Amino acid sequence: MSSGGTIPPPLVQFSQANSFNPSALSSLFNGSQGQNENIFAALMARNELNENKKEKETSPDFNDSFKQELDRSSFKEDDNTQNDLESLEEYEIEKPEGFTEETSQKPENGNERHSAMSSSSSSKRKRFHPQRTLTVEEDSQDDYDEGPPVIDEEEPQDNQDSDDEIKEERHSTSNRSAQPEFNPFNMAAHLAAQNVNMNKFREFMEAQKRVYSALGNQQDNELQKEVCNRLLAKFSQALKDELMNSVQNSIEKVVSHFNAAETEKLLQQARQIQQLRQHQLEKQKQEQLQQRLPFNLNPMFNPMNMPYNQNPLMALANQNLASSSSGMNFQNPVMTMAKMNGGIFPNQPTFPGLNGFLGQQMSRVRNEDGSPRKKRSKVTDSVRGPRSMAVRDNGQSLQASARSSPAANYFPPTMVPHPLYNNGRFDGASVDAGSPSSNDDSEYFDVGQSTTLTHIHLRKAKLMFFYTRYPPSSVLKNYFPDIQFHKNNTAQLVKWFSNFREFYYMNMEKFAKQYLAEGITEPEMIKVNSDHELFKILNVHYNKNNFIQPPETLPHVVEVTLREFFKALRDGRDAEPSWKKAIYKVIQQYDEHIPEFFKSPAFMTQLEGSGSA
DNA sequence: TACAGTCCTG
DNA sequence: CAGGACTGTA
Repeated sequence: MSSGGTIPPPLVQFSQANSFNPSALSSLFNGSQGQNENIFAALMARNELNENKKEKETSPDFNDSFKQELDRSSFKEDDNTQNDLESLEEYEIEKPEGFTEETSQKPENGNERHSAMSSSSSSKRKRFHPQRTLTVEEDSQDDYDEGPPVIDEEEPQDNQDSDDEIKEERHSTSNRSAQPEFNPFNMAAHLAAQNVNMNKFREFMEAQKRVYSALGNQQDNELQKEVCNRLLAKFSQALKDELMNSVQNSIEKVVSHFNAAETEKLLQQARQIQQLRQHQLEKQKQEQLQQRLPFNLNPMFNPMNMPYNQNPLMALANQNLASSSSGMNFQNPVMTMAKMNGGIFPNQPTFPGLNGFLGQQMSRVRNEDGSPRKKRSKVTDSVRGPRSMAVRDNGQSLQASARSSPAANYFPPTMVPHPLYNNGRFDGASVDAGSPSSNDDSEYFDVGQSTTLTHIHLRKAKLMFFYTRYPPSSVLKNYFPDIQFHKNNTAQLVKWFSNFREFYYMNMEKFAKQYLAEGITEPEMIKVNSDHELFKILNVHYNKNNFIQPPETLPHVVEVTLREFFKALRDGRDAEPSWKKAIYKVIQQYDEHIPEFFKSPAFMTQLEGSGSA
């Protein structure tokens, strides 16, 4: 047997709550007064009928409509196995609406009701409407069809019916004559077991019985009837009210419970969704921020080692470089210079507080991907990629084998076990390996020294390159007071400058060749100022965002370098091995003292806050 | 041999 | 920018 349609939760609960034990009920009402009770019940039923004609009328309607409903929804009878009483009860509870809705249909067809009764209770629950209290008369098509208020106390059927009615009234449930074994009292008991005031009912029943018996002794049937009617009317009314109240309360309770639960569920879901959305929004926001201003992010406040995405400015710079380098439409330097009047440093030095108003140790970042790199990592990785911002942790350049080693805590044999190694705080390797980093914080916040070079340090080094192309390592160390140097990070810093030189000379050679290609014959024809294309390229590369104003001497140094390359190329010295070294020597002469403010922590701070690359 | 710097590559 | 091979020098 299919279980019919889905059952609305509240209804289910309700019907469940109303389930009862028929035997218990019968025990309650199984007095010796059985006959009297039956008669009395019949009286009440009649009375009820008289007083509420409409209700009587509706009962058959209901049955009919119910059946129709069943047919319509094509519900199958599902519960032959189920307790008929239960199904009946549920049906009764639900049906009230059926009355009002479909009264017009086949009002008298009581047979249909039977089939309906056997149908699944679940399907009927849909129709549950608490307003309805009386549904009794249904089973006795014969009895109530007449409708007249005549009371036949002697009719056994009536007794049954009346009993049913009583119970129904109490709980808006009804019995079915269709179920021979069904005991109407069971119904009542069931109802009583519910919220209905059973005691009251029983008392009333007792009183009624007494009255009835007394009346029975009298010969005046008329009087008897009258009294009974009155009593019955009162009783039924009271019962109705009681039932209505209790049923309504129950329904309200169930519904409110259900609503509350559902509402809570929905609210929770909504909250979850909202949280997810917010999370996503925040993520997006952060990503956008990172893309826009990767350098604005203070590494100190990036405990999560948030990956930095590609820096558009870097890309732009690279673009410029590429275009300039590839652009063979290099014009006459003189003309170019003439065209460029405007300064390329619209923004003046952005570190007014070089005197160190910030005073304290510059924040240092040690985010370090640190995890044994399989490939080399760069400082820029932190800027462009998921890697941390720190330059390589302690600069241990891992051997190829080491780099490919999956062991997170693997240290290459060449690595010097520097005592501060673990200070690569935030260094991925350290973290992953669970290596101790206990003194990290103290060093980080108190000593103010780190072993990790960050992209800030890189920017600073680039700016220093404007003053010196060949800084001794000793000088470098002095200009990075926040770094605790050891072999590896020193090598790293030196390597930076090596790379700087590489880029620097590469562009010199390129431009020199261009001059040569343009037919320039004398180095004196080459003039370089701050408007020169080459100078701009250099400025973009080493001084992004015009963080500082390039030294006055820089254009001259660039000019000298360019001329040296030009001369070498013009004279064909480039054929010789290591022909550049002579040039390097010359250029080294132009190194100058690096301003002291580079040592200031405030400078680093400004650099950090200067944002764009 | 050790070190510093360059060159090449990714 | 970093890794590594290579070269030159002491």
